[in-house]
Amino acid sequence: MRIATWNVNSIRQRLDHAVAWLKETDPEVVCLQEIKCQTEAFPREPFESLGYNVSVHGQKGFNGVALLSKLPLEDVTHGLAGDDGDEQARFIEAVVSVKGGVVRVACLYLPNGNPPDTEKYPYKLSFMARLKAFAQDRLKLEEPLVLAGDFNVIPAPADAADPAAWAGDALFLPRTRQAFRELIHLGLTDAVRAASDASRLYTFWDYQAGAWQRDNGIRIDHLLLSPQAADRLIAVGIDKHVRAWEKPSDHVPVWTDLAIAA
DNA sequence: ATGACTCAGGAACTGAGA
Repeated sequence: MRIATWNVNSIRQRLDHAVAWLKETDPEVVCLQEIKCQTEAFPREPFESLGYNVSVHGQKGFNGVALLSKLPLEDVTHGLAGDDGDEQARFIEAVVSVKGGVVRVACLYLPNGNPPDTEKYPYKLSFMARLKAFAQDRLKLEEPLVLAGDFNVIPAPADAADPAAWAGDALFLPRTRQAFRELIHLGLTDAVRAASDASRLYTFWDYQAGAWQRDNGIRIDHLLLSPQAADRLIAVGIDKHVRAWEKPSDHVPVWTDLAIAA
């Protein structure tokens, strides 16, 4: 089973790319972030034509996440527990049934948190604390679980072409990385790092200042696996070539193959 | 070089992104 994540930076702007990429990579489950539209405005039909079930948690203008799955999406939940006042559409969770059990997938768009001296940074840290509580709870189920999405976290210096440039940034501050490690230390596996020792594995290149041409990237889109998923890890991929397409998202898709028969 | 692009919203710009 192939599970993918991609921050598309507007699904309506990226519809042709999304369809072309799905035909290439053919994942069973896809987590999309930054769809930037309301739920009703999501272009479902092109994905349904490709055989996907679609569940959307949108909002006007910003944020927004969606799940695509060739298997039916069950027990779908919108929003991350722990703050009833959080209006931002950044989280969607579902289960798919497979032979002999289920696979649980959480699709998340973690807050950016910049500038760090504003209320945006505490919101990010609070979201990360809520995510930790969520993971702690779901890990008790001992299921194959994948937390996939745009975490807006550079886990380590090796995950940035120019780490010094990110020193004071909400994506790389010590407290941000500490919160990410707390998540990992619950027993989750960073799929990309577990499956590859290659250098320069980035998932985002800024639109500005020729970042793509200079390979000035960062790795902020992640797939975190529960032990039951990590035990079945076969491969990972970063579909970097998509960043060179005309009018691309600033993020590229990341996927993992798990030895789980659909 | 607190800028360089690219989105949405809404009709000239601002806010957000990372």
